[in-house]
Amino acid sequence: MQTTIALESLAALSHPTRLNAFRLLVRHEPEGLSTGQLVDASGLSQSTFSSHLAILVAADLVVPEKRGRQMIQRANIEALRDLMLFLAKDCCGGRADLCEPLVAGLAECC
Amino acid sequence: MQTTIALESLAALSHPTRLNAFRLLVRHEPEGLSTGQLVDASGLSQSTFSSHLAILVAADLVVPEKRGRQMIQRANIEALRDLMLFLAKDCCGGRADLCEPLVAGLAECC
DNA sequence: ACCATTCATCGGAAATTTCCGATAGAAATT
DNA sequence: AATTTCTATCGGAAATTTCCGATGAATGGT
Repeated sequence: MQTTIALESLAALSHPTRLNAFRLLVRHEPEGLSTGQLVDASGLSQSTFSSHLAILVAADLVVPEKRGRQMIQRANIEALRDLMLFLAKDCCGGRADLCEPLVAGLAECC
Repeated sequence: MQTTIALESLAALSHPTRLNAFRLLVRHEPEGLSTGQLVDASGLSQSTFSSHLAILVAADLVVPEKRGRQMIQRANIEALRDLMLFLAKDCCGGRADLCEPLVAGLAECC
């Protein structure tokens, strides 16, 4: 994963509205949620949330799909994995000792 | 890990200057680097970098330590692990199927 | 054809972030 | 004690982000 893309992903997730929306979408995999449902959950105006959503989509963390006159949004788990791998490689790059607590924690998580 | 702290960590890492500095510090574990060395690597003014560093420290991703008249900065690997666990739990929370590609990728990383 | 629904985009105000030079404080050196 | 070195903080300018209401485009229903 390129640094530029990692930065865009981190920035996309670093806002409460966007992190909440992303987590909500992960919990609703693989059906997804409509944009309107996400707007309601956000408590913000429709236009404001729409621009937040656009940032998540631009970072490829959320993938939209047309269904009738509404858009179904889905979380991109692969993009999340790529981001985590990017962060992990900061440690693992030649430093397996640093990575050990990382994998240990993740192993017991799943 | 609390959502508030996760957001602060994500925001701290979502700027190129700060992400670079953090990665540099990870690669220099466990000796760390002085603030001055980080300033030089950043190419920014001393004051500008100092405020970036303060954001990393506030997020507990970097831990400073006095040594003589300079400050040695060290990456906090535990904080990185906590952030990754936070992100992973978005998938793993009752959804082991989603987490599978995550752990698989990390296993082959380390 | 017309209207209602759903969502993206525009225009602009307010808040925040980013950057710098200048200043201040703390510690080593002379 | 005076000076140099190292880093944090202040003050302020420029850029970016965040938020909203209004408008526009596309689709489905009447």
